[in-house]
Amino acid sequence: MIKALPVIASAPGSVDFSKYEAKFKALADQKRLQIMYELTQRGSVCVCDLTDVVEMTQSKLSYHLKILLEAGLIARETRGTWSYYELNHDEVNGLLSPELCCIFRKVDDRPTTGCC
Amino acid sequence: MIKALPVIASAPGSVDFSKYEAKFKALADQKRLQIMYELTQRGSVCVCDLTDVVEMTQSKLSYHLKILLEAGLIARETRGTWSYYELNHDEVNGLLSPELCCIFRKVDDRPTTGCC
DNA sequence: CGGTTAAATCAAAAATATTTGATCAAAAGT
DNA sequence: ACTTTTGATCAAATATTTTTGATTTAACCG
Repeated sequence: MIKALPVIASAPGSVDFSKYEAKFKALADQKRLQIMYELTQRGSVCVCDLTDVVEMTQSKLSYHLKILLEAGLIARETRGTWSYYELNHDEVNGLLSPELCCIFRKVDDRPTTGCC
Repeated sequence: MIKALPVIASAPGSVDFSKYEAKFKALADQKRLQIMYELTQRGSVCVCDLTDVVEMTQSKLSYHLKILLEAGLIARETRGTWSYYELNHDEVNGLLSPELCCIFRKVDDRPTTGCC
């Protein structure tokens, strides 16, 4: 069998996928997805409360929160000794499909019709 | 028999994140994103051509293709000794935002207006 | 048939990511 | 000032993923 067509050279201005890699890496973990889900449903949550919700040690949770934070998927607000985290909806919406975004949308806010 | 129901408001397990984990894991790699991009632009491509395009050894490429395949993000069609891979657009569209999906849309097919 | 090519698979090595427990720094309360 | 609480960070131990080169399987061709 003979190959019909020659291989076309790679496109000159190839897309920079490195910025997406970090974001998808952050999403590529059940525990982190659950953290994001809980932040969605609860709004702004402090670490001390989150440890109970997701059943993780403080250190482990801190590690995963950092990964989500550095990927820009969540935001932190420090009040006194407490750190409150919440979902970065703009970032999530710009990354995930409407169907998936729906999962990361507060139950009350979900439209009765459409994707959800 | 009476089943004791969990009292927790947002019960973990209401959303199955494990299936997303595999998909995001597959997306969480620059090389795999590039493979997906090239498949998008070229349509159906055989492994032998793809090694040149993405500059990977056969074995390495095969490994990454398998991960994408098992995540359902691409599809394989075997013709003789050749394996042709192409993007699974339905899966990608159901997962990624319209803006991101645009990256994985053939240049010619992109709408002149809208997200792209 | 034997020789060649395409591509999957395997096992060991290397590179990354995650978990764990300890420590540290800052804020708050006594 | 001392003590407690919150949460970040560190280093070592584990675990997982990726790379590499060799091997294997199947299809094709003369």
